[in-house]
Amino acid sequence: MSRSSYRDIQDEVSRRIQERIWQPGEIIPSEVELAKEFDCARVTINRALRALAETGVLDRKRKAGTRVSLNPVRKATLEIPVVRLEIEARGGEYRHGVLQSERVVASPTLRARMDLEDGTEVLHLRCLHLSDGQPYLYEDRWVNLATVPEILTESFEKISANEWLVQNTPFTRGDIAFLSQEADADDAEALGINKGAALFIIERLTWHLDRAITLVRLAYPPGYRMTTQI
Amino acid sequence: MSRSSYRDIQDEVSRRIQERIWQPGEIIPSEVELAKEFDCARVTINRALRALAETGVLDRKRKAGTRVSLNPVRKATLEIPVVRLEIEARGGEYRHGVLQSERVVASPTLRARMDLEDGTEVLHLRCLHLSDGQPYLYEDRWVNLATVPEILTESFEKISANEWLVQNTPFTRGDIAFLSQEADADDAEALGINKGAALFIIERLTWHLDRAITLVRLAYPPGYRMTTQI
DNA sequence: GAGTGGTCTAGACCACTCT
DNA sequence: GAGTGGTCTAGACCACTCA
Repeated sequence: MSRSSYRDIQDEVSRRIQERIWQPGEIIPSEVELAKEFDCARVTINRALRALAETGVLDRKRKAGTRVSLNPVRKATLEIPVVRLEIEARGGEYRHGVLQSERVVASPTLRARMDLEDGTEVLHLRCLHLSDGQPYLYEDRWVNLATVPEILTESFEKISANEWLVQNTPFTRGDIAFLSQEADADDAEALGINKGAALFIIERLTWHLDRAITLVRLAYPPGYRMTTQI
Repeated sequence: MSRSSYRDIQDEVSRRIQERIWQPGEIIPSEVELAKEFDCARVTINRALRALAETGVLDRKRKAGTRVSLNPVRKATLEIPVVRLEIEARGGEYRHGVLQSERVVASPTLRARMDLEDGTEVLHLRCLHLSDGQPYLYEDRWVNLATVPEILTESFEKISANEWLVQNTPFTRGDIAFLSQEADADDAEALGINKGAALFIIERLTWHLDRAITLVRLAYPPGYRMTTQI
């Protein structure tokens, strides 16, 4: 085989794994050997194998060598865009409305969740995002005013809290959960659906270093599908 | 700054983005300039920036240069393990039972979904996965017998269909969807919950080249949270 | 046309970990 | 101790795309 790019090598290695030429659990040739076979620099092999290891089909260890994964962990990468862009990408016209915007002292539950000190104030926002005038997403958000006081100056008439935070508040870490919940009275009213309907929920808690920025619960009405490819 | 590794550079660039030293939308110095600043090879800068671009915080274009993303797409990577390992990782004792295993001709709906020819046979499996004896996940699966006839020889007493397929049927591509659904009578009976409860559903369709391998619907009872970090 | 990122090479040293 | 992957370097050419 003549000079190969790392993509060619990636494809060829993938093929050998898929066709069981290299069995699950088996050690594949070392980088040096593969470099000889493909007549390329070792770094090129390294890049190809490293990329495959990142996707989970190879396990690599120094000295031990590179193995075909026994239980390839299937990794699905979900892209979580700004709501406005998500709607516009689907061809909908975006609008949003603020249902509530209230400055309150954090409840004990919220304090525990966001690791806040006693008496910390938060901004409680409830927003509805619409696509072509139809409810698309109901957002219930708490923003830590100890870390993001500037948010009080924003009315969210032009830009949603979602987007404002993405653009103005860099974060270092985020915990995210996907789950199902039955719609409560609030959800039902906001989204214009029946109480008890099965909602798709995304909960996200973002941090800047050790300090919580915002906790948000996004509720999508029945029928919403979050999709991706493996 | 003296000789740096690509990780140091990654961290430093991240810091400059987080601290708004480099503003969203702004073009950052070119690889050549950064290589001078950090006193390292350009490849090292390239690797650091490429990794950051993969996470979505940078946008790179030839000639145009590298910009700090205006709307960093937050990418959440979900790891989808074999059910047994997921349960065992949580400290549960895994068991599974086959509720149904039936060879049938694919319905028109299924044919459309899996792009099957008229008259194609499929194996319809319904399984329940248990953690410490409690229903954990209800699996409803169709396997294309035109691509995976060997599956008929397997009884799934020792190993679940899930695990058998992962280990025996390499795939090239998978479509995956996450959604919510109300439990129907079947779901309710299998999982021992009330009809109408909000289920967390994963639908996955896997392909080998152009041929469908299996379509599966995984139903998790209320309370299940799929979590990850950003 | 020119400047940027994309990639490759050949060689080197290091870090880990297996035996 | 030895073999593997991890990473870095200096230089090179290419591909894209902006002006």
